[in-house]
Amino acid sequence: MTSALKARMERRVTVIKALAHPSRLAMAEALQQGEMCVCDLRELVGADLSTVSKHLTVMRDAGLLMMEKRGLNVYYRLKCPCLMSFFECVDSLAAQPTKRAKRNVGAPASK
Amino acid sequence: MTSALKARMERRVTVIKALAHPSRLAMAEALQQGEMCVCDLRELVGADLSTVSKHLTVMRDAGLLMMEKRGLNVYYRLKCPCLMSFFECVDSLAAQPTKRAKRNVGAPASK
DNA sequence: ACTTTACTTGGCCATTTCGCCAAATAAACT
DNA sequence: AGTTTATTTGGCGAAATGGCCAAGTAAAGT
Repeated sequence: MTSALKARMERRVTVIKALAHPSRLAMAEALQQGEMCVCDLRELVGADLSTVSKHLTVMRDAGLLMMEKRGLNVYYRLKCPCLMSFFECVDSLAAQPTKRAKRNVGAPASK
Repeated sequence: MTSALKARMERRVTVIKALAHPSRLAMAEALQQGEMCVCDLRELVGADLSTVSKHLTVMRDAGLLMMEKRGLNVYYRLKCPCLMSFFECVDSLAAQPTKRAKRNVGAPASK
């Protein structure tokens, strides 16, 4: 892999990784409706506030989100509306049953 | 997060994670031109053959790729053409300078 | 100045991911 | 049957990621 290609891929990966987590993805989707403050997002994903904050930092660092502090609250919003078509693509792939079942893993009924 | 939302996010994440690596991303992009065998892909990313094979398994398990064995070679191809618009979206985000520099990380000039 | 509310940061441990090596499989050739 | 070529699988250590707790910051209220 040439270093130019590699560098381009790494920049992309930063963005993609920022979406590669259920809580982050749920937040990104919710933010398509408009800005939300951290406590609202915390309620959405139901995790510890510090965890949510770190997830938001990951997405912000990747250039996905903008933040703005107003009063005591911090509001986050999407930087790019193009996520919609991206999710459609991902969903069309996610809809299909995957080819091979994960080996030596039973149904994770609990979590 | 309701369990329905969570399940939907997890299915998406499987697909997204499959793209969240420089080598896998480079291979996915290359495969937009048409099918390639593992040894070609190995040359593209310049990693150990076993490593490449495992990356391909990840993408196949996620439903991104199809495989077909012909003779001694195994050919992989994309299952979905919609990746193109996805990459455009990602690139438009990747192009912007990220908000905050990664702390305590120098330029990884070597690797 | 002190408290409260909203959020971020640091630290630590558990889990996952990555990459190499060695070994296994599988088709084609001799 | 034995060898070569192409690829997958198992295993293991190293690095990255995720989540909780505790501590820090910062605006607003008293």
